[in-house]
Formats: sequence, structure tokens, C-alpha cells
Amino acid sequence: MSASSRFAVAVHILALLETNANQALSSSSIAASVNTNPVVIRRILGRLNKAGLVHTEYGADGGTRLARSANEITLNDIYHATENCRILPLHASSPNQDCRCGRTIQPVLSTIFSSAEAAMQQVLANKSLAEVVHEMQAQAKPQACS
Amino acid sequence: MSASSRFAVAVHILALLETNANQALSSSSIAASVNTNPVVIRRILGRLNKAGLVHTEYGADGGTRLARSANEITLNDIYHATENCRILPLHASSPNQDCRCGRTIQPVLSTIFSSAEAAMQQVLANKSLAEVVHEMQAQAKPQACS
DNA sequence: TGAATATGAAACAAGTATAGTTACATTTTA
DNA sequence: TAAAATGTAACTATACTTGTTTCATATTCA
Repeated sequence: MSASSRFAVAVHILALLETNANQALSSSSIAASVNTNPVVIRRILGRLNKAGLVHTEYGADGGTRLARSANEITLNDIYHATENCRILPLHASSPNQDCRCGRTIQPVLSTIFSSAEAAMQQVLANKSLAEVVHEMQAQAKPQACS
Repeated sequence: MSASSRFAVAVHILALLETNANQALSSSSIAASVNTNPVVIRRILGRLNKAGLVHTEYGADGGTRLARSANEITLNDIYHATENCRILPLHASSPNQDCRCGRTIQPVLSTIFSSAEAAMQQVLANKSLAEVVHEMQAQAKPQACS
């Protein structure tokens, strides 16, 4: 059913890159903020690289930077870069095709499940990384007179 | 985490009960349609019973019937009866609270993830079991002149 | 009363995915 | 050449799902 925490960690990573846009960050320094192992970070960075969201350089003084503006990265971009599977899976093994119900349930469910997932992704598509970072900064400095 | 197909199987079960509303169905006969073990069915029926969607009777000639009209059961009711966890989980272990990003990411993500999940559930809430059964019957008998 | 039929629940195995860790080859820079 | 960084493989531990067997319990009916 549920997705992995890769998506949440990926947003964390990218928010960290945006707030430190003046320098490339190593997987070790990112891991210190996420509170995990650098290899876990590198595995996620591999997906983000493949999706073209970040750019990584080898060697001493290497590390990772955002590949485009935080305004041009949506949470849906990050979601697709980090998660594989359908949120709402169909049956583990195919139903009995000799039963009318078994024959017809999956095409109907597949359509409905796709609509449900699309609605979720639409919310993610409407939120940019820049907005997330802005909300995080508002969280860090709450207004005294709110 | 690996995905659960309980939700899809639960819809299958309830659709089968609706199309055989004249009789109580045993877990064995349901399992024959789903193509799995009766105990798997009984585990899901236990959740549906607890949620008040079906009513089960013991003994010879026992079995399960819908507890209310298929018009009054939405896919979101079934979803909540069968699935436990959040769709979009936060970090597996808490981020570094000494980092500004680590401190602020989770409350922001939690709000966004809740909105995304709510959008998905809204789609499910707008689809009744009766509609699903109707779509299945349309699937079984396509119009010749469509 | 007793046999038949059904559920509910416990226990176990197998399969799969995630998260964390160690280790090492490779690339780049100073 | 040494240092610092990545990419990747391998391994462990954990957790969840699915399928299965087994058995106690409840209900019906001859």
C-alpha cells in the first residue's frame, strides 16, 4: 500500500540543496541533516540525478547541486523520481476468469485507482520546492503577532 | 514497504456479495472467485465486519451478506476498513533537530501529504459500490453499437 | 444428541521491500 | 600521488503481505 520514505527524504535533500545553493553538498553532510547513512543519501541522489533534478560532481570538492530552479521543481517531479509502484495495487494473483465478477473487476478498479492516484499527484504537482522551502522558513520564524 | 492488495480484494468481495445478494456466501466460495485461500478472505471479512460493512453468521448455512445497501457503501469506506497506514510516510527516523532544515521539514511535509491523501480519498468517496458493480456489468456486456 | 458446516484465530513459511551498514573501485582535484 | 568524493555491490535486520495448516467454537439439521 504505502510508498517508502524515500520521497520524504528526497524532498528534505532538495530543500537542503536549495537553502545551501551557494555550494555543492556531499552525501555525508546531507546525511548529517537527514540523520542517516551517506549511502542511503547517495541511493536517493542517484534517482534524482537520473530524473535530471540535481547534478552531481565527483572528486574532492565535489558534491550535488540543484539542476534547475526550485521554482521549476514540483513535488510531483520528486515523487516520480523516487517511487516505483502504484499506490493502490490490484490483486496479488489474477482472479478466477471463469467467474463473471473475477473477469470484470480488474479493468474497472484499474480505472478508478488511476483517477485516485492522479488526484493525489495533482496536489503534489501544484506545490513547488520553492514553496516548500518558504513554508519551512515560515515554520522556523513564526510571527510574534500571529 | 510492500504494497497490500487487501483493498482491491475487499472491493471484489463486496461486489460479489452485492451480485449474490439473495444468499449468504461462504469464505470458500468467495475464495474461488478471488482465486486465493479461504483464510485470506476471512481475514479481510474480519476487517469489513469490524467496519460494519458486512454481517457474518456462523454455522452450517452461514456466511456473509452486505450489512447495508451498495448505494450506501463508498470505496473510501472500504479503503479505511482495509488499509492501515499513511500513503506517503515521513522519514523512517527523525531528522537532525540541530539542523534548521531537519527541524522544519516534517511539519511542512505532513500538512502537504495529508492534503494529497485527502484528494485521493475524495475520489474514492465519490464512487459507491453500486456504481462499481454497474460498471462491472457494463464491462461484461459491452454494447454492440458503441 | 451428534454430524456437518462454517467462522475466528493462532502459528508458520516464503517472498518482497526498505533501511542501514561495510567495503571497494573509480573519478577528480590539489 | 594523496585526499575526498561518488557509485555500486553485498550483507544484515526488520517489517509486511500472502498463503497455508491446524484447531477451537458456533450453528444448523437429521
